[in-house]
Amino acid sequence: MAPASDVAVPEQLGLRERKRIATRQSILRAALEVVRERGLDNATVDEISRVADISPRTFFNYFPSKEEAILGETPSLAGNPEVEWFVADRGPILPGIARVIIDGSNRLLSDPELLAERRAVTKLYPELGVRRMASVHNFENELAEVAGRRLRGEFPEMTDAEAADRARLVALTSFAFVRHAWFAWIDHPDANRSLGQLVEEAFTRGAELVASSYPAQVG
Amino acid sequence: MAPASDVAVPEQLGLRERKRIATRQSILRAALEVVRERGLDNATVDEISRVADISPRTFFNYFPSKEEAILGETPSLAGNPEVEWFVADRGPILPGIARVIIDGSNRLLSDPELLAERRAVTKLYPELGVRRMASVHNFENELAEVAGRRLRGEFPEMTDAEAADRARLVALTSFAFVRHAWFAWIDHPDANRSLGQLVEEAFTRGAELVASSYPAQVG
DNA sequence: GTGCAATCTTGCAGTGCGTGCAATAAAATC
DNA sequence: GATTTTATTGCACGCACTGCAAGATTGCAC
Repeated sequence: MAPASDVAVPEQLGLRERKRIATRQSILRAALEVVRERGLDNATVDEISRVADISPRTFFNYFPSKEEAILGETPSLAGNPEVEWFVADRGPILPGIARVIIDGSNRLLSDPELLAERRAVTKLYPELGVRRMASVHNFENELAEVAGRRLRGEFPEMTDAEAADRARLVALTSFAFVRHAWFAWIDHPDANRSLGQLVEEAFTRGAELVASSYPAQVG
Repeated sequence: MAPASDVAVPEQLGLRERKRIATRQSILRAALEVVRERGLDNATVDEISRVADISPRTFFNYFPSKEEAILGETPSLAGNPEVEWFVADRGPILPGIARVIIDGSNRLLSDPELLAERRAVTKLYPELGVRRMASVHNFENELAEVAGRRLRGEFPEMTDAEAADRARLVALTSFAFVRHAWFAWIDHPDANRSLGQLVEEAFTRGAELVASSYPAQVG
């Protein structure tokens, strides 16, 4: 029995690949549907698999955990073309990294319908967002790695430890602003402002906050 | 059979309470011991319970999860006297909240031996730190709540939504700096610098970073 | 110290996530 | 159409964690 035959899938890709994409999509939809209609507590892998019309074992061939299926793939910097620009750039580092992130977040459009539903679900079950932190931690490491590469290029006199330390500060600070944008996005489903714009705002507002607390002490 | 009869416990507390404390301590030690000697993968609840000389079921009477036993209780602002000062204070908000956190972290001394071992274990198994993020998320919420109270007092003209939004920005930013301090503490077991001092440093270095990226734009 | 109430410990049975493995089914390749 | 590659599935595990009820301990009053 072909799972999720109602899902539109690009042609020209070979039956196997098309089915894989369809199945994946089917699981993603099933996961959200089950959470929405039966609540997070009843959203077991068995139940999601039943709705997606696959075996529970197959579920784990597609997603490493239940959360991933509900919340979708973890954001990543991989394949982001802005990254190399950022590493070579010599402008202020925080706005630079903001640009990388904004670029990535705009690329995240995938399926607006799923996205909207995920937002609703995350708002309804905040623990999902918390659990997600764990997976998003990889993203934080990517940020740190990229920032480290840039810092070592920009300041060759820095020791590796210094660069790594500062890179982490950059990554953590940026990540905090991204999280602020994310929360704002969850809380106010304002179609007028994209996640990218919210990230932009978060960086400038964060900077204002810090500046108002620690007046001008540039080294 | 009395579990962990080798653990020193304050007198004058009633047998029941003394035993409870001893058992708790015994589990905390057993958890670290098992992780240290058999590795995180083999650190099952059953094994920890065996070493602590209690039943696996009792384990969960003391700790809600394995992580809590390994990493110890989650930090909290509850009962921190600095909090009320902070809420009433009208100085720069970030240094204020830094002070609250530093005060709390200094209070965290509990058992230096366990602390040192936890640091080693966390360094050896970074996934523990990641998992911990979930529990520490409560701390973040406490920060936001406290910051919200202060902001509503300081700026009565703010709407609740504005105050909550800004409070979250404060909490997330502060939390980022705390995490930086935490990572530094894990990485460099430098007895000369306490966690409190590292937090202090993280805040000023974070402020410098932001200032260097967003030159003077105080509102 | 005896008896009663409160509290702790424990075993048991059960739920759910996640994994390795090997058999089967289906698609790709020739 | 036969062969190779890859996907699906069932099965058997291990492990975290929970509710429940029985039994053991402790606290307390007298």
